[in-house]
Amino acid sequence: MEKTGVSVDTNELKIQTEKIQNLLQQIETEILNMLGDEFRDLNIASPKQLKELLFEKLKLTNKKKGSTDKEVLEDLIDEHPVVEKIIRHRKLSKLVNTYLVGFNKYIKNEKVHTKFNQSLTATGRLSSSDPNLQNISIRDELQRQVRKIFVTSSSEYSFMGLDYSQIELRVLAQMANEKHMIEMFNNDLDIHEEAARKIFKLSSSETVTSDMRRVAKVFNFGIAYGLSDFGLARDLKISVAEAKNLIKSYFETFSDLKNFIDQLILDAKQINFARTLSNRRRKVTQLSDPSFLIRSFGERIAVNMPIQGTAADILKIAMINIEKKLKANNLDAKMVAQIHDELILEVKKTDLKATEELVKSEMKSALRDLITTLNLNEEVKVDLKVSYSEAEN
DNA sequence: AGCCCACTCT
DNA sequence: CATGAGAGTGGGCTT
Repeated sequence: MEKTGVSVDTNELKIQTEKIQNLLQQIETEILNMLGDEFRDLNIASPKQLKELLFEKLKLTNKKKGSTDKEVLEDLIDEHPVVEKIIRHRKLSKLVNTYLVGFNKYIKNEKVHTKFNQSLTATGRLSSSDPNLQNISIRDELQRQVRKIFVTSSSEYSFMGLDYSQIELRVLAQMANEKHMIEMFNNDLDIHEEAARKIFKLSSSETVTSDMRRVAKVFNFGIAYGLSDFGLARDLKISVAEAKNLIKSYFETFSDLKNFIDQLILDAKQINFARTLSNRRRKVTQLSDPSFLIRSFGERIAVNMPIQGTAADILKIAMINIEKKLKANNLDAKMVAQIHDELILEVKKTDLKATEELVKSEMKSALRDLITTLNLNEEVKVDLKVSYSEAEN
């Protein structure tokens, strides 16, 4: 993947750079005009100066000891019209500096060749640097446009993206042997909706509201991170008491999950390591620390590392098998990037269909292959699901 | 050079 | 070190 690289449309890069730079310039002028002459030397990119402006000069509400991060600013939008513009300025300057101008230094012969660091993360994931191709913007429509600068090497090729759906939650269901969750996955149900149905104790005829589904989704994501009542309350903007009740209800619903998580922490305490299904290990030293905060952090590591790490192991197995089979089948297709639960390949258009089937099949069977290759005493309980997409950039 | 803060992704 | 996990980069600022 490093050697193959990804082609860059340098003309598109130039056009987008100029466009965003103009927008940025415009907002900067608006901000300075709004504030008047006293602030003509203000550097909006300086958190220190911004803190002084917002909390000392403009006397806005200072709730998080001077922090000016997005969350704080969003709470202050109604207090002063400049706040909204500062948020926009931040977004655009990140976009232009990191994802547009920042790329130029990595382009060699119209391509970027990222590094995929293979022995760096604590869990077994890869990381990507110089440039990082695993954190290219996608959420916001304007920001996701930067993805257009990455193109195939000729019009005879397409990109193919294959994503595991809910890989970490499926891994958790597998490892915990959580019967309700396994059943939902294996019947291809909407996991957030079904979780909501159970948390809020609805009958099969009652409708899950979008609010209920949103709450369940936060749970399903947070559970692999060792979510706390405190964090959940903050996320959902509810009281800690309400959060406590929802957590209780969630674990009553998925009782095997609770047992499994407790067991992970006990195991880690005994051997001072957290480990994946395939026995990749991470030393955990915080579990007997006298500080509650540090101990809690150790517990979250003990829970998250086996889940995140097993998911990473599964994709690695898939990648090894895909590489072999693409060659064996003489397909004109190359992996170009891995983004934790997703592979991107550049594929000759005439080989698209065959490659899709091959890659999908290898990704789906990777858990089974991991178990049999390593002779693990484990059976496959949960199906893996893979979604597919195709594009010119 | 190195830390901090802010932003980006799964 | 830290009040859900794992990462990387850029600008400001201090040393």
